[in-house]
Amino acid sequence: MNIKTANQKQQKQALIANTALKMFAETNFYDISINSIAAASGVAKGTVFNYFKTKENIFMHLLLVGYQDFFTQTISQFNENKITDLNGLKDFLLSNTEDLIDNHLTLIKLNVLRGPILEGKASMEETIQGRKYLYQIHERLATDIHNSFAEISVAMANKIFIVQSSIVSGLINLSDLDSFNQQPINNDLSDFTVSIKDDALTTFDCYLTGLFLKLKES
Amino acid sequence: MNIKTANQKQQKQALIANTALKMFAETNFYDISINSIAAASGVAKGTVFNYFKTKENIFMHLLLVGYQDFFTQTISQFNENKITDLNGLKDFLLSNTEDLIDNHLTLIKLNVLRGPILEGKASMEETIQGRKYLYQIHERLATDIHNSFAEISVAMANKIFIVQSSIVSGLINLSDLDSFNQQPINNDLSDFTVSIKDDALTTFDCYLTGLFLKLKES
Amino acid sequence: MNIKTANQKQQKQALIANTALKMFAETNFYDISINSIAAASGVAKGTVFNYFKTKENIFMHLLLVGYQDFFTQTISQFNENKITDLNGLKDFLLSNTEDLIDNHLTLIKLNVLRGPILEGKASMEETIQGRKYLYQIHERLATDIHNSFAEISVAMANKIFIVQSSIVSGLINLSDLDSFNQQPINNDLSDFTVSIKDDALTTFDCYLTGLFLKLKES
Amino acid sequence: MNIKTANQKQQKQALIANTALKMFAETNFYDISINSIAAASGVAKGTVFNYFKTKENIFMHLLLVGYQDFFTQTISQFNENKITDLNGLKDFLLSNTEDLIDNHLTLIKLNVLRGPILEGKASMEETIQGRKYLYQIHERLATDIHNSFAEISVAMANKIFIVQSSIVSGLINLSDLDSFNQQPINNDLSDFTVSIKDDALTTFDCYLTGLFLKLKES
DNA sequence: GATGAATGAGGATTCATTCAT
DNA sequence: GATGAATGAATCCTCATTCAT
Repeated sequence: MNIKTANQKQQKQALIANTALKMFAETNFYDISINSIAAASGVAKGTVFNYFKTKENIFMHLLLVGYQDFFTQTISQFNENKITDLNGLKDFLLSNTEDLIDNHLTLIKLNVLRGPILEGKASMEETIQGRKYLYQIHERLATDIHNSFAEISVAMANKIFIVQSSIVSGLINLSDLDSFNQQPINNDLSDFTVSIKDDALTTFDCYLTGLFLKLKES
Repeated sequence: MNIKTANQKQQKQALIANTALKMFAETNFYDISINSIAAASGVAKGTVFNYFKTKENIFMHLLLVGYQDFFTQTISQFNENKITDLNGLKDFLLSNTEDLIDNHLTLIKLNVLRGPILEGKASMEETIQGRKYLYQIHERLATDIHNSFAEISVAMANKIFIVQSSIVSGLINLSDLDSFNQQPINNDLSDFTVSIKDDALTTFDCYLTGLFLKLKES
Repeated sequence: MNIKTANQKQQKQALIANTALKMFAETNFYDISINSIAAASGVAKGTVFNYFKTKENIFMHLLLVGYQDFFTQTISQFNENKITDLNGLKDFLLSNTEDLIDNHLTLIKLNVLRGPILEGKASMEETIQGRKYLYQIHERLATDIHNSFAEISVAMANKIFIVQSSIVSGLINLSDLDSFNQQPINNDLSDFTVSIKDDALTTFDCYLTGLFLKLKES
Repeated sequence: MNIKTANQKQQKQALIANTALKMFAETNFYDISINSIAAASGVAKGTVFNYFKTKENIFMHLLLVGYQDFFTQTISQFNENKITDLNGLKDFLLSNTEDLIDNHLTLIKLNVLRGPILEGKASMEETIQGRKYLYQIHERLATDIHNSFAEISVAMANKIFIVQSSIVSGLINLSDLDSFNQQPINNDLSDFTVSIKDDALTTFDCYLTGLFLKLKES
């Protein structure tokens, strides 16, 4: 049969997108060619363009769907956990951050591309639609938190996750200061060695501590 | 005179580099061509290559020299200020961050390029030399802080500035979530509006508050 | 049809390669641009690179395939001719040389590029594979000669053809001594006028005469 | 004193030219830049152009002067040797060839450039003048040989040296068939291993044997 | 829907040559 | 005569995208 069901279509699209995601984990956007994505996916170059109008659309899609999934999962986990105090919330947010770093680091890296690179050539209509859906999920997560913690406004809850991503994203950019092109610089540079996970958790912890302190004081 | 003094040569190099920096404030690295840098600098394409071996070297140079200048200036300001308590230190660091954002934002944006893009083609020798010099300055700043605040180790002082850059860098990546390609999305997205300066200062403030709190507790 | 058969692909590859070969008959390697090859072939620049990874690969391909064809044809001709004595062999080799000069002169000229220019950028794997195949053919020709003339070892037969190419190649390099950039120098320079064909045949004839004489003596 | 004597000028010209010659012994013409010649000579780039109008002129100069010297020396050696018979002449020519290979191989390599590369951009006037002078020397050598061996015409004597260069030049082009870009190919390729000196001497020997045999027969 | 051949704009980089000092 | 900064033409090669089959 030549007419694929919607499901089959989605599967091939997902195959291509996930291949691109894996490649992006190890390679720079500009060093990933449509050719290599097609080859690694086991499809023809033209097929890639059947599923994504442009190269940028692939990565915009990954960014949107990835974050949608991540926050959907975060909502579930938050609601399962029946957290009652701010300390519990902080623990939850830190463990959520650990999950983000362990399992969705490329998602964070995609953020760097979004504004300066992807938006220039990604489909505006699709992107905005995807982004609105993402914001709905994000807003729902924030609302759930607000419903459990009246002192945390929805806006503040949203901002907490923006800061979460920012810290991880920023530390990625500042990592590898003690090496050049993967080759370690011989000097002792322990003061400039960034461990993304340790440093992100510590930084986010301090941030939340300070934030909740101010909350109580006001 | 065709035999330029070292100073004259440095001036022309600075002219080219600064032109590139201005362009980078508004344009993506891959959308800046050597051609356009040359044209904007008012020199021939070949002249650019007389001063920088590769395109990547231009931006690596900007990154290193920019940070060297920023931290040198920070050292002066710190020592002028005769800060005596942690609150004063926090104020100093926040005002320093404001300066960073107001006057050196492209510097932070350059960090994104460093690992994945610049190091692949920048001169390793020059870069490592420049980086070692930068680390010396950084370390000196950290030491000066440690000398004034015994409870802040040199390592911690260094880390504070890494976190400072990370937060600003990360928020840049997360900014403009309420628009697409500079065009605002019509919905009300105030919860997803990032003000780099406000959010960076708030985030860094909370972080420092939490950090200094832990410091006192321990 | 957009899925070309292997044969169709070979034809287009041959079209590009043969265009390059014709250009090389009249122009120096460095004055032949990919642009001009594409234009002369009636295809786009990118198409040339679809068939050959580098400019050097085009000419390496021509060299290998050209010699493979020439020696394959030489084998056929040798076996058709039922040569019985050394004089007959000499006549055969001289007539073979005439054919080489009349119909495959650019092949000889390509030898100059091989070591110093082509090998630096041509695909090593493809080249070695092509060269091994060429050597097999060459060896087969030498073996056939040895089978007819026990006194001529396989090694010697191989060397005869290397000398054949060398003499023609060398005389090409020494030709046009009586002109400058195709413009004749007015003096009488008949002593320095090289006729590639006449001189190559005479030289090869003398060489073979001397070689076979030594053969009989030993 | 700012006005250099003719001798001083010649010395600097010779310095630049000889540096270029040494570089050409190991590097392809197109991989030798004026910049590198200037640097290796210890002079400025502009100075090179004070002594040679174009890059091609440098190598044309080397070719002409090199051959002038070689044949001048050959004349002396011939006249010192008082050769009386053809066997003695053959020995002289072979020993002369050995000298050519051992001490002037780059001269032979320059021949390859002459027609296709140098003449296009070398000064015609200078070249023709240099070439006429070279032909006079060449002719004198041929005449001296003819005066000792009446059966060898001046034209034939001239041709012998053209063939000498051709054989060496051709074998250079055919050498290194058993390696790729200086890396040996692992197969046993002894039949395709060219020893420039051995093979050139053998080939030239056979050629002379055959030539002198025909001479006697006629 | 899948394919992959063809396209050609675009970019980094090289280098001989000029010429003001 | 020496210098070396400036020039810009020229070249190879990449790669997203199109589209006929």
